[in-house]
Amino acid sequence: MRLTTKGRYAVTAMLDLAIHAGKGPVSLADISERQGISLSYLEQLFAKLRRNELVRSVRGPGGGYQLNREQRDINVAQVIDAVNESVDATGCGHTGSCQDGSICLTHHLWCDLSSQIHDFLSQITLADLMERSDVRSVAKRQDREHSSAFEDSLISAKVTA
Amino acid sequence: MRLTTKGRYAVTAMLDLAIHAGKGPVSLADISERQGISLSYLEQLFAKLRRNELVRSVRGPGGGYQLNREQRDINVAQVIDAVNESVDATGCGHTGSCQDGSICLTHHLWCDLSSQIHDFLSQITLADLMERSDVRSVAKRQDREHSSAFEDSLISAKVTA
DNA sequence: CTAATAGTTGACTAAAATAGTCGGTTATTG
DNA sequence: CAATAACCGACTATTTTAGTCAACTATTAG
Ligand code: FES
Ligand code: FES
Repeated sequence: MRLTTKGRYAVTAMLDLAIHAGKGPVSLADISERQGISLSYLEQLFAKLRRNELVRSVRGPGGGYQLNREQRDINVAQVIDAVNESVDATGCGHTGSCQDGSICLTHHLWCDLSSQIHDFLSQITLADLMERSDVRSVAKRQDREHSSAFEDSLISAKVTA
Repeated sequence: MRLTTKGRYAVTAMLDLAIHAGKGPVSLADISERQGISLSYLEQLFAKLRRNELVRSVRGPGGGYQLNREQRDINVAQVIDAVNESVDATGCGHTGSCQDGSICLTHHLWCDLSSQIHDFLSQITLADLMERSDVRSVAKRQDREHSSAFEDSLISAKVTA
């Protein structure tokens, strides 16, 4: 089983998408800046998220990504699965064959653990996360921090006008 | 968070130790053969298990390892922690600082997940595992498969006698 | 005593996964 | 048409895993 920055980035990015929805598509450049994730890396992750139909894309200027389902209908396990291919704690992929074809001594333990984790994560939706006070306050801070860039773009727009 | 063969091996080996306790110390060579784990790798893992006082060692012929506590008092989380240094799903080690010093959007989620996993694994002791029917049947199979070596040693003992 | 056993230690290594980067292409819109 | 932003494939540095190897130390059976 592996849960590294890859899965964490994916969930964070999806949550950012959920938070900033409603005002049209969100570009990866925005997510990159707000969440401090490399743009090129985000592109890789979103390719997988799109293949798993968790997001849809809009190309061209003003484009970006949008959630492909209701926030209530996307849970954390789905997001991690999409980029990580499975949250599996067994060494055999549930086939029961990690000791040269036979089942090992601890196979069932890892199966139990896997479903424990999966149950927990699949219970939590993006909508749930958005309601949490800790998430809201962090999101608020991030918007404040990067509003300067937003203002800059407004100013430069004025200047060129 | 990482749960790979390292942690799985450690738990498997500790369970093997528990199963074959009572007849004196168990050598790593025996565990290696029964569980199909490299002897040299086991040595590395048991160095850590010993440093964490989960096992004690007996040197010399007839030596090996023994559990350093009651089977009821050793749980799976302790074993994994000993070799893996923490079952932590956060990217910041619970310090809340993975976005250049500040807390990230999903920090609390990973904290919750970490304690979920830890609670689950720390609830399961070696004694619990030994009572499980699936563990008992796999152990029985392994003893059968490797009884030939055991018989061989009996025979050679008879011959030399 | 001595030879065999089995733990102890440290350094080293091959292979895999992670966490990216880079350069270019394609579709869209103002 | 030019800017934007998604799309795609290949490439790379770093880290971790999973292991090997060689040498050393303590213990005990004979
Ligand atoms: S983990 Fe499934 S057989 Fe070992
Ligand atoms: S996981 Fe703790 S701050 Fe990001």
